[in-house]
Amino acid sequence: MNTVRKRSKQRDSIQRFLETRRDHPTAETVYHHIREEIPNISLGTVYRNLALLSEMGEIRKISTDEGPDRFDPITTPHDHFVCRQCGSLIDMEGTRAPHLIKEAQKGFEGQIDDQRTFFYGTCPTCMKKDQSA
Amino acid sequence: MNTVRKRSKQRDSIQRFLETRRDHPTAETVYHHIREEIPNISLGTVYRNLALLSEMGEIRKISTDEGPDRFDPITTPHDHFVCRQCGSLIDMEGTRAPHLIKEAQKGFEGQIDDQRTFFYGTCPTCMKKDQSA
DNA sequence: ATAACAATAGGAATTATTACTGATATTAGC
DNA sequence: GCTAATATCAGTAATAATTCCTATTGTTAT
Repeated sequence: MNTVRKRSKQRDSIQRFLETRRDHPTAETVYHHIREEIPNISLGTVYRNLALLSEMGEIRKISTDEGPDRFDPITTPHDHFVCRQCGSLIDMEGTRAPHLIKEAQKGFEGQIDDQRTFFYGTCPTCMKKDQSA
Repeated sequence: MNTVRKRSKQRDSIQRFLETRRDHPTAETVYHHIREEIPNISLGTVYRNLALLSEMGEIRKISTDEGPDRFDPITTPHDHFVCRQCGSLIDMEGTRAPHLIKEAQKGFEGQIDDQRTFFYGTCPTCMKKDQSA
């Protein structure tokens, strides 16, 4: 009954590709790059494996107000910044507040497992663009 | 060139409906309810007005890892809980950490305007379901 | 080696959202 | 109140994002 998770070169390739990136690609971006290595991979396989890897805790799915879902190979807790203008997603260092979960759990009837904090605004690149315009 | 924002009964109705709800409906849910009042309203109109109201700062769009976008009539800062099992979105009271933006802004080249924190886990209702199963 | 079955490709189907178009409704200025 | 200007609308088409289906292939335990 306990299903054994078999490896596949497609999933390995997706995971390896993600690890080379610091910019949190979308499924579409992953698809286009993996196709250089495995030309006949299908977009469905990419989506399924990104979901599987998330489930397995190997990567993280990140949904923001701007654009499609993105994927992050770094699973250690950290926050993100989202640019309202260009939609870029940037890792934030040293902003994590680990006590928030414990605080929130107090008096809450459900079970809290995870916390995600996003900062929204204008990224450095768009700031420069705005100034020169 | 400065466009004048005209009122419409459709937008008013959408805003009024949202204000009666504490459960952060999806565009689809809004659509179905507004149709009872304005039977020939189109889904496109609902989407457009939800986007307009968000832009105007009257409501908030909320994207989570689970399910479609949701809309919140309360624009004062507060956090949310997302159930991984049923996707329900719950307001969290007293969890806000207002200093986070200031902290994050330190040494960050961009401009931070907003902060969103989500807690993920199992909601009270699903906890009970799991126990009885 | 081979049986068992997880994972795949490819494409169809579904869901979520945006864009377009000609008609209608709102608002500012008279 | 009337009218001109134009934002908004309904309806629909189009696009984007994601999931589902089926026959086939690949991986692993024995």
